[in-house]
This record gives sequence, C-alpha cells and structure tokens, in this order.
Amino acid sequence: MKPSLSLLNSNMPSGSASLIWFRKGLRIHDNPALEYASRASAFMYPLFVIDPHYMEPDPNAFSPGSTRAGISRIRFLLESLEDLDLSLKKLGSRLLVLKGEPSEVLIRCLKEWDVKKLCFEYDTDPYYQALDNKIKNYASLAGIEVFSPVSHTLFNPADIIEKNGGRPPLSYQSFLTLAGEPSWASSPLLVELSSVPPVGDVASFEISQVPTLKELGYVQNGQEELTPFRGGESEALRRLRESLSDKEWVANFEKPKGDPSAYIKPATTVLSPYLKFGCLSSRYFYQCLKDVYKNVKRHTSPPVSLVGQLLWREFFYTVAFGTPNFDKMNGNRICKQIPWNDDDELLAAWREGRTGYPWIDAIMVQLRKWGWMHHLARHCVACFLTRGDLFLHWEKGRDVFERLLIDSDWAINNGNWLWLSCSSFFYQYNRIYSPTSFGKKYDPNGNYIRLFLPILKDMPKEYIYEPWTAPLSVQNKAKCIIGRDYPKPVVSHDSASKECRRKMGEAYALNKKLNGVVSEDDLKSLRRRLDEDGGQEARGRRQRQKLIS
DNA sequence: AATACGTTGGCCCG
DNA sequence: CGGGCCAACGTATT
Repeated sequence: MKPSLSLLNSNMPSGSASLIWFRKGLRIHDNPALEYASRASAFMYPLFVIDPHYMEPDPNAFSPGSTRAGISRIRFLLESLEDLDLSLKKLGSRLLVLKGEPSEVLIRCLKEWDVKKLCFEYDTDPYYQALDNKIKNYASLAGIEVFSPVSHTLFNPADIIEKNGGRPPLSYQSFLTLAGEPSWASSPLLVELSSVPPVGDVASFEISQVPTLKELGYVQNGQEELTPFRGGESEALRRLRESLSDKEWVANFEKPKGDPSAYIKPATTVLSPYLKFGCLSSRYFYQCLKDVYKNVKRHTSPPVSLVGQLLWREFFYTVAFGTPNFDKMNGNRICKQIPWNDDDELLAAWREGRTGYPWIDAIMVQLRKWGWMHHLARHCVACFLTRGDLFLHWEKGRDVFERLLIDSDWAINNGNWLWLSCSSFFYQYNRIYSPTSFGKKYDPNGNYIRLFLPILKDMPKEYIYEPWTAPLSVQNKAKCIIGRDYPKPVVSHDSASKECRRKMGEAYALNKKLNGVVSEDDLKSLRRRLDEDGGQEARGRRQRQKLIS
C-alpha cells in the first residue's frame, strides 16, 4: 500500500519507512529509538525477532526452558511483548513478531519493506555488539540511516572509560566521581508518545502474534511453579508507582538493611527484571527518585540508597564493557586466578537445593521457582559455592544464575560473581557468610525455609537451620529424617570455610608474586600443593581426634 | 611510602 | 541492637 500524495509533506518523503527493532527497551515511555523512528516517516515497522537459539525448548537443560533461559524468564519476556503490542495498538500500530536468526530476518525486512531509517537501542553486551556491527555494516552499504541511542543505561559506558584515560574505574567511589550527573538529567524526559505512524505493507512475511509458551513448544504439566512476577511495561510502571508512593521508604532506603527472608513483601522494589528488559527506563526511574528526594528533608545516598542501586548497575555496565573476557577467569585482567575445584556432584547439590543447609537450599529453591531472590540471599549462596564452602568455580554458579534469574543481566551477573568470589572488586575473603547464622538473625523461626522446603515445615525452630543436630525423636516427630528425607550437610562449614580461607590466602599470594600473570600450569601446581597440604592437615586432625577420644 | 577506605561477616560483649 | 575485635585484602589517593 503506497501513501496517497495528500498525506505527504516536506518532512515525510514519499513512502519513507522506518523500522524500530526491539530487543531490550520493551517500552513506550522514554524510548528515544522509538521516538526517532516515529518522526517524519510515513510508515513505521515495530519489529521483534524471536531467536530460536534463545527461545526454543531444550529438553536436555537442567531445568525447564531453552538452552539459554529458564521458562520463567521466557514467560516474562512473552508477557513484556504482549504488553508492548497492546501499547502500540493504542497508538494505532502493533508489534510485528518474526522468527529466525536475527540478522537474517532483519536484513530481509530492510530489503522487502524498503526501510530508509533503522532505529534500535544501543547495547553493550558482547552478543549485541557483534550482531549490531553486522547490521550496521549492512545498513551503511545499503544506504540506510541507522539511529542507535544510548538509553538502556544512565551513562554511556564508553564516555566514562574515556574520562578515566581508557580504562574503566575499578571502584564504585571512583566511578561516582567520574560519572557525576547524567547529561540528560537537566531537562525532563519524553515519557508520553501521542501517536506513531501506521505499519506499512508487510509484503510476503508471515507475521505472527506474540506466541504463547505452548506455541513455542513448551509443555507445561501444571506441576512447576512459575515466577509470581508478571512481565511488561504496565506492570513495571505500576510497581514503580507503588514503590514511590511511600516517600519515607524511598528516602530512607538502605540496601544492606533489607531482610533477605522477606517473601510476602520483598524488602526491595523488585524492579530489576523490568530494568533488565527495559520495561522500565532506568533514566525515568532515576528522575522519579530525584523528584522524591527533592520533597523530603533528608535521604540516603549511594552506595546504599535507591539511586545508589541504579549507579551500581552503571558501574558494572562500565567495567564489563571495558574489560575483555569479563565473563571468564582466564584472560580477564581484573580477575584473580584461583585454583577452584571441579566437582559435579557438589555443583549439582548446590544447584538443586540439596546441600543439607536449609538456608542455602531454600534460597536455591526460590531461585528455581521465582527466578528472583533478595540480594543478600544471592550473596549467601554465591559465597557458599565459591570462597566460603565448596570452593567451586564462580563461572559455574554464574551459569546457573544466568539461566534461572528473571533479572539476569550479563554485566551485573558476572560482576557480582566476580565480587562475591573475591575474584575482583572485593578482596576480604575472610568475611564469609555463615550458612546457618546469617539467615537466623532475620528469620529465627525459619518461615522462609518452611515455605520453600516444605519437608522441613514441622522441624522445631531450634533445629531448622541445623536439622542434622536434631535428636532422632525430634526428626521422627517432624516427619523428616535427616539423611533420608532431607540430606545431611555436604560439607562441614567450620572445616570447609577454614580450608577455603587457607586456599584463598595461598592463591592471593601466588597472584601477587606473579603480578597477576598466572598460567594454567601455575594454577595446576598450586592446586596440587593445596590438596597435599590439605590432605596432610586433615590426616593430622583425624590423628589428633583419635588421640583425644 | 604511607594512609584511608571499602554496599551489607561472625562473634562476643554489654 | 550497637560497638569492638578478629585478621586482613587491594585500590585509590596523598
């Protein structure tokens, strides 16, 4: 369908079509790419590409979902797309959903729809850096204008890195000093779009509606519990208003003071999944928080305040963007080289919530069912897996989180695993979270454990954090025999954490000695030495134990 | 070279 | 529940 001449004016060249390519940024408010695409175009094609690599069911994965994403996050994404489609329809448009390898689909669309202007939000993740370069190269050869604004984050990570002489800052404080106020903050953001151009002729394309889980091939048996958090911009804005309505709460927010065991009403905003998919603009959130701060006497500050939380996100985006191999230990210049153990049995016990430590296991069950846990709960299980107890590789834990979290974000997830494993940013490896007493101080009755581990629901509170210490009569009465109905601890925290401290000390010393340049062989020989010493020490302990008894 | 400081540890004390 | 101690790291600043 060609536009009739009467519709045209000087800003609207004949038949000019733009394409807004949605990936993250699944929103109408504060969406510069959408706004630009809708300006001076006769037609606008709003496109989302369903990438089979991300969306197709993988029956071999360790949890329901695709190869890359658990089913909760896939559903969250589909809900977000549904909501976006609805919002576009209210503006007289709609979301076009196509399936296939994104660059192939996109290039075909650009050709067949004769697109003159391609708009998509700039993305710093390595996956999109590679994909977007491919698309930009094609567009420049084809003479298509590309508009790719920075709007997922408050700052452009490249700017901060440049300000710091080409390297990203490695501490939060130095990041704050460099960052200052965001450049856009002086004027209000565009949060309302009144109308957008109509969708043009879609030619030979089979456009589908936003698919359901079932249509994607997911078989739901009704057994698995999916996340209670609904996706989409509308829900994001509703949650935002709800959080902002309590001005005192916003003003006094201090992250470390939240209760990780709160599950009826989480101690934080739970806006992270909406920021991850861009259902909520981080810039709009920032603007709203500043407005609240203006109207109260005093408020908390970074790093603990709510604005501080947004800046943590920026910090990790910046370091991740400026650090080659950020998601690996090997070849990552800011990552300590540590001889982590490799033990699939222990890894599976952690992943599946059967370490025998109820606090740890309940958190892992919440991860699997809800795709979300409180920040401090994440700390506990990450510390337990790596430097605290099991001494397993942070990359393995990262993979589990990346798959199961509905808010998993490449930069933030990797950054936090580097942090918690004392591989980067944070180095006080003596500070280890106790898998028993940490949870107890927030939730002495163990309600959180009882909810996510119902097998322990009748265990008296005296034993619920350490059920293996309960007398058999108590276990019988609680209908939960340790070792049969619920596992015994896979390690003893006292000795395991001591071992971890020792190994971390040795590994740090080696990194220092070799100035951070640690080879595979260096790690191998350190691992051998640690195991020998550890073996000797353990044998010595058993010997002494014998002599005592 | 010396110093301050770091989003949120555990434990014991009063 | 706040304070002091434990044992102690690296980064950034001076």
